[in-house]
Amino acid sequence: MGSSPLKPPRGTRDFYPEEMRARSWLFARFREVAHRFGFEEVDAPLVEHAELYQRKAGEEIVDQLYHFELHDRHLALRPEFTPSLARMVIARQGALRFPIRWFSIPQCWRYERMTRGRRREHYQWNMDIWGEPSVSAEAELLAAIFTCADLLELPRDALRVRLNSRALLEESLRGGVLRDRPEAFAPLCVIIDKLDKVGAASVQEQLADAKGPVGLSAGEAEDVVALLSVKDLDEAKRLAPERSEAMAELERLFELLDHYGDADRVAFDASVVRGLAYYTGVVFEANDTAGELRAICGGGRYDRLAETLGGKPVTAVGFGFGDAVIHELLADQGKLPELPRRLDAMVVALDEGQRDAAIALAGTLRERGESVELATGTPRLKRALTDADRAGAQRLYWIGAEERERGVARARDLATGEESEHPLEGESEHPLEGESEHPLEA
RNA sequence: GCGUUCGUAGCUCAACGGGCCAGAGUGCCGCGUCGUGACCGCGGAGGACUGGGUUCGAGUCCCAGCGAUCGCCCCA
Repeated sequence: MGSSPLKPPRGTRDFYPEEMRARSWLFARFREVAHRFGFEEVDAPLVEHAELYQRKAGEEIVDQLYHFELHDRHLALRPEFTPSLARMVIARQGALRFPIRWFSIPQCWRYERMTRGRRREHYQWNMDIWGEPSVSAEAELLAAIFTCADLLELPRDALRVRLNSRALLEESLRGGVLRDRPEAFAPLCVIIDKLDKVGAASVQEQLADAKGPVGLSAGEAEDVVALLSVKDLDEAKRLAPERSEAMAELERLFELLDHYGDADRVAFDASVVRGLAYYTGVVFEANDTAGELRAICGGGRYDRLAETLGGKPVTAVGFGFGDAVIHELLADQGKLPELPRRLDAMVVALDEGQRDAAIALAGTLRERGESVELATGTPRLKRALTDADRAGAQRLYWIGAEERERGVARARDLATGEESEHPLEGESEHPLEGESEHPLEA
């Protein structure tokens, strides 16, 4: 017994007009922020070669790949957008003028079991800057996230970013535990990303697992976990190596955030490392301040992904911002707007003989850029008024035999009930241009 | 992957400890004079997740599948 083909597959959503309006509303805000920050929109195939995602650091995102074999090809639905983006950048590496700033809102997939608010598919707004090595890029991205929060009218304290630097962690470990095994750093990060989920003891155990990818001594594992509890930049500085480059960058980033006016919305937190293997530098995530929801967005610097995938080295930094968690937060905060259907006008022919005039009228209104539903049937006036009302139309124009004879359409303002007559084009010496209430768009 | 609870009209929910026409609100359609919507009144259509089992008889009990839910777990 399979699942009914009439139901959407597990973990997927249908978007009826109501939901689609909410989604479009959210995406419009994403696009508005991207526009304000000068980012260009890109997209890539939903299906990629599975090999694009095959990294060996034990990431969940790779374990949960939605993949399949077809005609000897091993394909996967994209679980995230960054590898596709890297592929696109690499393909035109010689021709692109860096730095480039690109955004996208891809639908991403992962094949995993369901729990509350977790589906197998989501849309993830991505903003990335390629070819800018300095933390001025991180600052732009973080400012964009806050601009989005503001544009969504979230209270200023509703969303907080916690931020860290993998480079700082790597510097601290380079002298010791990772001296001979730098390749163990990525899996180490993947393991410690689980700290607040599985607890310190479990993380230590995994780090010290002799058969695991990291294989620290018990003492080293304990030291690493101790480092993660630092939540203060000054304390981190005391623990950091002297003349730490990563620390200097972090300090610079906080300075820049202060100039953006966003320093109060960001806090250092050494336990933030993110679960993706390719991050190399600054990493961050945004959460609701109440701490009730999962991460709203996350990102960081991934300066070596291009070369890992076979391109020339290019630095990069970006974030992903999913549609699900922010939706929950907006709902909790009462910030999801009512989004009824809207039409400027509905036009009806009361009998089939008036359709030509109705088509002409609708055409004129549409040329002005108005949103016009031309009724495809010939409803009775009563029905037409109800339909226009339900459709959120501002006005209903109707043409019946009476109107046709006089060369006019009758119009009713649905809100005020005011009625007026409008000459039909080609049937009167006074075409529609005489109207003043619907000026042409500039 | 494991465990919880659950699956009744499009939606939100009732009732019945197996048996007579399974109800309500909302939504949808129609009518309230055939050319004037929203409010109101009246009427109508529409349902037991799927499959199997037990039984004289099952929406109600049992099993499986599918789906949801909460928790574990985990990520975005």
